Amino acid sequence: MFSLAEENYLKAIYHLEHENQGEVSTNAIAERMDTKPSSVTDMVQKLAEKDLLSYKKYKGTLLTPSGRKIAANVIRKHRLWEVFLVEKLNFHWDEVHVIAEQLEHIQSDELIARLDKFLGSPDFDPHGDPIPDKHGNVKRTEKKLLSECEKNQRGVCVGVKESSGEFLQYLDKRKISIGTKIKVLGKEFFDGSMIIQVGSDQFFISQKIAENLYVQTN
Amino acid sequence: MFSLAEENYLKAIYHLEHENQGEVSTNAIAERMDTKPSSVTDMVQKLAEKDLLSYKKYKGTLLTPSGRKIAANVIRKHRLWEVFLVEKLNFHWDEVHVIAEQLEHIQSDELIARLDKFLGSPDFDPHGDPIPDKHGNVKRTEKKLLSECEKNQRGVCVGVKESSGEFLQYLDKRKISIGTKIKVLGKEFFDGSMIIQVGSDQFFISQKIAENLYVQTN
DNA sequence: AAATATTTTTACCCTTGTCTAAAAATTAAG
DNA sequence: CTTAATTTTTAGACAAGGGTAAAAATATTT
Ligand SMILES: [Mn+2]
Ligand SMILES: [Mn+2]
Ligand SMILES: [Mn+2]
Ligand SMILES: [Mn+2]
Repeated sequence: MFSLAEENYLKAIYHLEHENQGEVSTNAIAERMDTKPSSVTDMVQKLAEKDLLSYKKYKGTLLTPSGRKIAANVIRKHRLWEVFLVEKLNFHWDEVHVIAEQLEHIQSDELIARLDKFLGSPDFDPHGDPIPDKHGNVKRTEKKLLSECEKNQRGVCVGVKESSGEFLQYLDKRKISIGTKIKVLGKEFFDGSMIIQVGSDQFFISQKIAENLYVQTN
Repeated sequence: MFSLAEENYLKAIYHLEHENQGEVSTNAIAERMDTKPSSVTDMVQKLAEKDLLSYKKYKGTLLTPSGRKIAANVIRKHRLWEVFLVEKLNFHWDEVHVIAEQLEHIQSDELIARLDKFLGSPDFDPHGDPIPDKHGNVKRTEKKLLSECEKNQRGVCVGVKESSGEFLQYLDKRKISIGTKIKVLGKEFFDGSMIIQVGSDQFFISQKIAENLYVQTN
């Protein structure tokens, strides 16, 4: 139905809308997609023709309901495949994203319906991100960044903001994964660094780490 | 590494080489790929540049060892995914081919290695076709067409030649699948039709059916 | 309010893979 | 051994998607 390139644009715009709360600029899309602004303009005009997004010259774009639905479905497929790769093929969570970038474009509603069932209809992917349902609706949970927590607060790791291999590998080394309980033992206001407890280990983390870990506090 | 189009050409040529035992003509490729001979000429010249096949103007093509290896790997992926779809997602054997046509182009050796293991390293796909190993080698079994069998011979269904939805659905209706035991009760020389026994059922089949069913006789 | 800087668009070119129409080579008939 | 039919290749064109360089619009300073 839609080309690989079109799906990737819609997905990128979907994510940017949620990150920046509002219109998405041409340059932001170009940067996210690692392409040139002129290419983005072309594609955005094409997608506007197809009523997948609204576009006014020089003003940026917003997905239409149908554009948003398609984007959410690509994301649904991406995250379901990530679950498959980790749960069934025993991939490590830092290895699955690039493969899912390919698998997310396989077109077959029946395949996704069966894959979902096979995986037990998971609500979250291996990185803690919610999996949209087949209508494109997402359960948004109230989570916050570890960096927003105060001293002595406890939380459960529910996701990562950044998901580069380096970061995920760091988390592994520290034995932090989805579901891990974390307690803030100390917080330095000058640089935002923290001392935290994970299981029986206590260690120092920089603000950069704390700003990329989502936790759910109780 | 190679584009979707390139992989599809190599795969088609691989199959045609095996069917026609020898050089593959431009028109044969065009027909198989549902494209025009002029397009084939272009692509074949490009693939020859890359040493994936040997090509002499007006003479047809033959895969080189590296071209054959790539083709076999695409076929390996296709058939492994077919096994996955049938064994794990409970698809019916007549539904999996079109989906596998997409999945066969996913690029990740690690993915295929793990998928293979997850499936128990199967030797055959749901249609009875052999799955090439990771080096591109295929176990060719001695099978023959049911139409070549004589009266009173017994055999086990090991594959299908044609694999259209219509044919596979016909086989289902007759309760014939891979592993089914078949006995030839009678054979009409005039039109090649047969009466066969499958389980406790006995029925008539046309030559067209008998020519598209592979059996292994003992 | 100008002048500058930044962002976005336009105009034009490139590559991949496809098609149509015409030319060339090969094969089949007479 | 010519002529006719068939197959294959070449010569353009085109659509998708992406890139460069320059023009136009918008945003930011002075
Ligand atoms: Mn991902
Ligand atoms: Mn993810
Ligand atoms: Mn198949
Ligand atoms: Mn098959």
